[in-house]
Amino acid sequence: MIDKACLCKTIDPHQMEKLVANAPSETEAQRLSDFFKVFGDPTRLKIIYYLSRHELCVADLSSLVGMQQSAVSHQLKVLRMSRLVKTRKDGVTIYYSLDDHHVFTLYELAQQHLKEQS
Amino acid sequence: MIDKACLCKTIDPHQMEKLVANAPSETEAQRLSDFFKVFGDPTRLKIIYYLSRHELCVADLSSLVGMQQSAVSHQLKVLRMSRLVKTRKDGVTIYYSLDDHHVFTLYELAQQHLKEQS
DNA sequence: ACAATATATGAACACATATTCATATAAGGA
DNA sequence: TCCTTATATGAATATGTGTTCATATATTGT
Repeated sequence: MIDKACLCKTIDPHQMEKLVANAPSETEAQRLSDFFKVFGDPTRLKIIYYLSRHELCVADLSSLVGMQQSAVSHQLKVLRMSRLVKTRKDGVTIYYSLDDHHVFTLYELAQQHLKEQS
Repeated sequence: MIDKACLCKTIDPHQMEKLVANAPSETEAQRLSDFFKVFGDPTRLKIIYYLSRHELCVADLSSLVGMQQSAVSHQLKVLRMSRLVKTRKDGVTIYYSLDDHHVFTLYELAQQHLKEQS
């Protein structure tokens, strides 16, 4: 793998070894990208925003993001599976809230990034 | 929009107004998700990792991530268009490097997140 | 001018993803 | 028990995305 590199003159073989040694493994890269993928949809981002401010039931989220209940349910499943949200049941109503302190940090970092480059 | 909400008893109309007022607009949500989408691919993440350590030419990146030169070029275009990388030309060789201080921060935050929940 | 090399690009294809519609499940009240 | 309401789920569909193959562009050396 390394031997095929064009050896760009700006990097020596020893540095190259180090790069490869610390590189994310295939599964690690897959996991990381799967995590980011969750944030890569406007509807989910809106849901994340709302949940970052207040726990909400599905029906409320549905009207807030302006999308059918079914669509929101499907997206909440994605958020649940990536453990970004948690649920609380009260009778027939299910309240969702954020279940991770990193989530909103990431959201804000990205926001800041976009602000800076505009 | 708000009036259709089921008024979940845990949130009053006044709070609801505030939520909506501060919510990301349609275009803002779109921009944010587009940004995150860039990170949502293992190949691009690997490229980002390598570039976070050292500037590299396309051929090196190609062999490092174990993917055809064409595929890497296509992904580099995505990274260029989202202004995450910059280029330096030396003859016929083009060196890529990261062009944003937020990028690796995001990468590391996500890494930390995955570590914590495992 | 020509050959060789590095990178970029367009078309094609396979695969993933978001939404909708219809319907299932589950809980509460009459 | 039956009806109503909140949420979840499966199938279908349309759209988006990543990779490959073939080829174009551009630069250097002969």
